[in-house]
Amino acid sequence: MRKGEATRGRIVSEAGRMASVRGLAAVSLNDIAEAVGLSKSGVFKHFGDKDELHLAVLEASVDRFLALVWTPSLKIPTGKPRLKFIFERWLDWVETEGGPGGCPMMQASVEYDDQPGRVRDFLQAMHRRWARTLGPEIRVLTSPPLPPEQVDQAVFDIKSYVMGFGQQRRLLDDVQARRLATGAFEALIERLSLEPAAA
Amino acid sequence: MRKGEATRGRIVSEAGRMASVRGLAAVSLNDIAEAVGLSKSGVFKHFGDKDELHLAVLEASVDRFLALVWTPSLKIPTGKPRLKFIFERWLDWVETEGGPGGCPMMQASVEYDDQPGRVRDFLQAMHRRWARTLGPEIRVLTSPPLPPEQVDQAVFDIKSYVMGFGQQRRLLDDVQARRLATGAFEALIERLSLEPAAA
DNA sequence: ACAAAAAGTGCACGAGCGTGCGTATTCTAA
DNA sequence: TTAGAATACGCACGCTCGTGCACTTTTTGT
Repeated sequence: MRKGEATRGRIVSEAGRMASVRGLAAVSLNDIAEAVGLSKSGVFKHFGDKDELHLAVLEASVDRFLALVWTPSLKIPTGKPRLKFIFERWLDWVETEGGPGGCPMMQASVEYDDQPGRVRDFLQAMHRRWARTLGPEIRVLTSPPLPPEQVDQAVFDIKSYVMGFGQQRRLLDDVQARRLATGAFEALIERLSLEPAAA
Repeated sequence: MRKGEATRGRIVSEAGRMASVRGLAAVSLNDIAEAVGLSKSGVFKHFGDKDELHLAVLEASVDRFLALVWTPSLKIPTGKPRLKFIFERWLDWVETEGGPGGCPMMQASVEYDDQPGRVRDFLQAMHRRWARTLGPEIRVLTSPPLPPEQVDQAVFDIKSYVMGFGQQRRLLDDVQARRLATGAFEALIERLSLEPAAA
């Protein structure tokens, strides 16, 4: 029972790398089998069906993301330092660590945003969870803490900047992408710090 | 020779609607044929190969986008009013007019951002062209006009907000999505108006 | 060490894919 | 109105897809 989990991990990892480039739906069992060195049915047996594989890939991506971005941030002091750390690590994730084609979850989020099913449900829950995780970190940027509307707005802004960064960096090959993203982020932080009592 | 162009248009339009939901690669000739009421080969003959279809879909989307967002904006006075108009129409486009699954070009931009080929080349050129179109409209928001770096930064910000809006609206079903997007946009405009000489 | 369980293989299936080709139909211009 | 071109169809091809099943090999607990 131990060996199975190991190879399953390798399968999911490899599938995630491929999905980051082509998207989840475009990753075939054959491709994975060749990459991992198994037979097609050997790969298939680890999952009841294709959907299960997709979910497993996304779950593994979330775990890896949290381990690389969120967990290490807990050692950083709350407030601006921690948030900045998270943002920078998040950009790293999108740039390289998420996979050769960026972040599999972002790719899937666009791919499935209008396709009902378990994948979309998972992605919805994932984003909401992450927003609830990020919110408190933003909230405590000021004293007194920011009101919920401003927190939601900032979460939206930050997520948008990360998405914009991905496109600028991956599709447009813009070497300035990181500067643009951090520029937008820094401006947001400053804005929040300066007007804590604004509407 | 006239009839052909008409049906080709119908094919491309229908394929675009499908691509906005599932992505370009997931649209099969069979699906298009059924939707348009042609045979599979009848559809195929209008394009040398699948790639040509993909390009045609994107070109048509660009035309429609420009006709719905950019062209009507030319009647609005330059500066803040026109830019605001463009942004609002852009959100409309992402929300409904681009297709049942949003904007086919955005979907494709994520789908192909790491897949070399003519589709990616087209998308790159498209984004750069749009950025060059948008730039001058931002530049003249202030007097004296904004320096290039601030213009690039604002273009990045705005594009990011639109992407963020798409995700918030489509994947997360957030009824506040539009408020968040316009909120971010308004804040950007105000920021630019207030500090015209900043770094 | 051995039996039970787990993991992986090989093969075949039905379906769907893009594409090519010969033929039929429909449009268009003289 | 009729020849010729444009358009669409039907069919078949080679290939890949996800999935199912019977089988063999490997791992694991006792």
